[in-house]
Amino acid sequence: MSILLIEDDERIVEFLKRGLGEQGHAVEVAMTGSEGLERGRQEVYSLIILDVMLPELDGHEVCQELRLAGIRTPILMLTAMDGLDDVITGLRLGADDYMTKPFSFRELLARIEALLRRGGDYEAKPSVLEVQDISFDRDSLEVSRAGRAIELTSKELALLELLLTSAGKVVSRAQILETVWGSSNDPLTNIVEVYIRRLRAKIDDGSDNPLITTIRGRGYRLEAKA
Amino acid sequence: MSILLIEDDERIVEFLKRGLGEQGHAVEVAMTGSEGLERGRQEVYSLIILDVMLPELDGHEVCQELRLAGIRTPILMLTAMDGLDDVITGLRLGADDYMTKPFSFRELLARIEALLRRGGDYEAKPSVLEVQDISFDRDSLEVSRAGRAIELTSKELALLELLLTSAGKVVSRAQILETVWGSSNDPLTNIVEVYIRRLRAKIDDGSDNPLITTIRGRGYRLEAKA
DNA sequence: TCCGCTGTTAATCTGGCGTTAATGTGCCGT
DNA sequence: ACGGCACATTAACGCCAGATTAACAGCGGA
Repeated sequence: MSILLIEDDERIVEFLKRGLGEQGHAVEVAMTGSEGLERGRQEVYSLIILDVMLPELDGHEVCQELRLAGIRTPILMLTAMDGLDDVITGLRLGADDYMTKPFSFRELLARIEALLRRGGDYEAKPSVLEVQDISFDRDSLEVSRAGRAIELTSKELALLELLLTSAGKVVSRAQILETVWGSSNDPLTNIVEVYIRRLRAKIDDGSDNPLITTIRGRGYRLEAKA
Repeated sequence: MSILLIEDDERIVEFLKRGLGEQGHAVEVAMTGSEGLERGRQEVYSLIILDVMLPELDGHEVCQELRLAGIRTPILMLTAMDGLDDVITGLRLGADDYMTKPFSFRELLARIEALLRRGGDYEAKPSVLEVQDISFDRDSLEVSRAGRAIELTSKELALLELLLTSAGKVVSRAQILETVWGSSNDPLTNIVEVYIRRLRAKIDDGSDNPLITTIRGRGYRLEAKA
């Protein structure tokens, strides 16, 4: 799930980038209102976290502009004061939820989950994904194939999770980039192919039933049935 | 059964004091969040009823602080709006149940009885946590591994307790920070790593079966099974 | 006052990440 | 059928974020 974070406070940015990263989310950051607005209009995100106090263009305006541009991505506003005014204004302008700073990370996570679920991006997530003889536990982050444990890195996990949740469907390179890396800023990157390779090496190598199929010119597919 | 009621609305206070009194419960009242927190930390109650909207310190914070202080008394939250978010937040922060206002007294009683009953239940809040060959007694605060007693400091205990209660699951640095240290969102602190190290030194050093595993980029996991 | 707990700083180590580039393979038009 | 080209596979490499660890200073309690 790629998230756009529009926030100018370095500390909060660093904190959230790391914290959300550890939850498996790809986070992109915009440090000014106008930059955030531009990004939000150009790219597709699953969620936008938006600070109210911003240089250049304040959060309310960004929110309003995004909605005017037809962007319906869930927006979670961060407001410094706990005055109700901010909240009301925000909700009127099209924000979906708000949090007052300082906030608890757990609470933030809970709200993010709620918003993503509401967005219909994912239906209630089962904690363990199983396709064919492969299984992936979202809590323990353990992966196994045919009962044998497999060690995966964080990025490999994110990629596998995406493929598993869209098992049987073709996933385009662009979708993968967006979901796992959260950015399409470099069009000539090879990173997707490289990670497909690494996943295959750990999952398919030495097996007579490869799970990951290449659909030339379209993307990749994880086979749902043998 | 003594109950602590943390609520600022006079009407509700009077209503509950009388109603619960008639059921044979002793009710103590705190009208602000900070007063409630203090009482909750000092006295032992069978149940805490906690309003979310409070002066000085809001209910979520009180709840979190109480849990941080090691108080495991069942907490019933009262929330004004019926938004799911509040509920999710509350439960994540350690509340045991919630009710949305306005509520029926009958229903409140039912839930109170349920919570009190569960309070004496072992599986709800076991006082001894055991995972593999490690055991932690929440009452005596004694820890042992493979029968050998281990001396831990209070922070080490808090960290271990968190890991034990989420045994088998990956716990992110942010979650650890928030649960053990409160929400200090200082991105450059190293304290989690340091305490993981200290815990490992006392628990895993010299063992051929390390319990604490690092999941690079995601967090740490205490292994539930060998 | 001394001791132990706490959290910061900083040096070091490790392995994951993304780039590059060489090689391989299928698809297209002629 | 064949060549050319775009797309895909794979290995190798340097960088650096993230993890480990030791050392230190502040603080509070005995």
